[in-house]
Amino acid sequence: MANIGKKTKGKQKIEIKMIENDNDWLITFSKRRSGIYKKIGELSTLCGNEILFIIFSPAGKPFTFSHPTIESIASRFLNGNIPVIDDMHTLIEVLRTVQSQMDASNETQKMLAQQETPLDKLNPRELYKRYSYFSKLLDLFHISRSKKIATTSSMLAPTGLVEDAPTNFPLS
Amino acid sequence: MANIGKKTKGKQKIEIKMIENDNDWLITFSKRRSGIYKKIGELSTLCGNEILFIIFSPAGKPFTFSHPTIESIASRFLNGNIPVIDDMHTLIEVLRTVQSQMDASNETQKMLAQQETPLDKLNPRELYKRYSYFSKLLDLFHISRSKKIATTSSMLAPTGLVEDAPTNFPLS
DNA sequence: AAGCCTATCATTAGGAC
DNA sequence: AGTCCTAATGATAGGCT
Repeated sequence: MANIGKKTKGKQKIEIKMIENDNDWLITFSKRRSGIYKKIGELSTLCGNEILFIIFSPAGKPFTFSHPTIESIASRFLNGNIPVIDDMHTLIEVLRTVQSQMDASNETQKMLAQQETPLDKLNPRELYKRYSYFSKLLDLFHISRSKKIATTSSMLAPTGLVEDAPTNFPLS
Repeated sequence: MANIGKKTKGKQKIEIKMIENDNDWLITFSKRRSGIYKKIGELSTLCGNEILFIIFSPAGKPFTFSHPTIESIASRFLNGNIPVIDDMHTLIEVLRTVQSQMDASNETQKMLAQQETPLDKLNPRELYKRYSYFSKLLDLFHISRSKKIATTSSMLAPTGLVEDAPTNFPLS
């Protein structure tokens, strides 16, 4: 007779702080991530926006969700509509900026700091070498390792765990 | 006497489809974008994730929101935790993949298609030329043109319109 | 771990400022 | 373009399978 009436407790108010319990953590992560995917899809449809959403697990594994496909968003960058970086000067500016923004304790910056030659004096081969550090950013768009889930949405994990990644996102 | 009772209509059910009315469009875009920012911030706090959210207006202007700062996320890429692209072979693979993913009607692809030389046979200078197309993607991380709004959140527009961009995001 | 259930909390459409 | 209001829809915590 203790539990007459209500079948469940229903949604309870929770405090927004780090969830310590591993089981609760995973459930919350999964449920809320799905909720955000849904909201992104709705906003994209309602307002015609292109949206890219990237979430990193604490271990550093990135999950990407986009609406419409990540390919079309990458393509927007590759085709224009965005100020183009198409000359050496601008590229150098980008490299210098990233360099200056990096944390002082950052190992990469230390490495770059040892090199005194101004960036714009480097030959292409040397520039390529520098570029290789920066290229890690491109992993975001490492499409070759991803699996396209649907025409209008995609969810990617770049380390091969994508095989059974569900999309959880019924789009019309 | 026609409108006794209810003061407002309250939230009405709407169909998820493109909003044609300009005024409604802006209101919905603004409200729902804020809602998504809030949800992203909550998920990040609850689960300790790093999150990057990029939304493009139909005109192509990108707005970025991240939790924590976009700098820390970029730094994660620059420091490791993610498989590193640090050799020419991997870079070539990325370029080839992007090339193959591009839309067949895409002007950039046409340009690349005219070039028969296999990518891995190119010298560094030639490779750099190809890379310059791809580098447009890096504009996403064009940190120098952005303005940091707060310690734990940032909202950026790369074209200088960031000056009065509100953050709308009360984080504790 | 993916999915259902349901009571409750959270978001938001429509309107006014 | 933000903010308040209200009522209604929508999201989800906790539980179960």
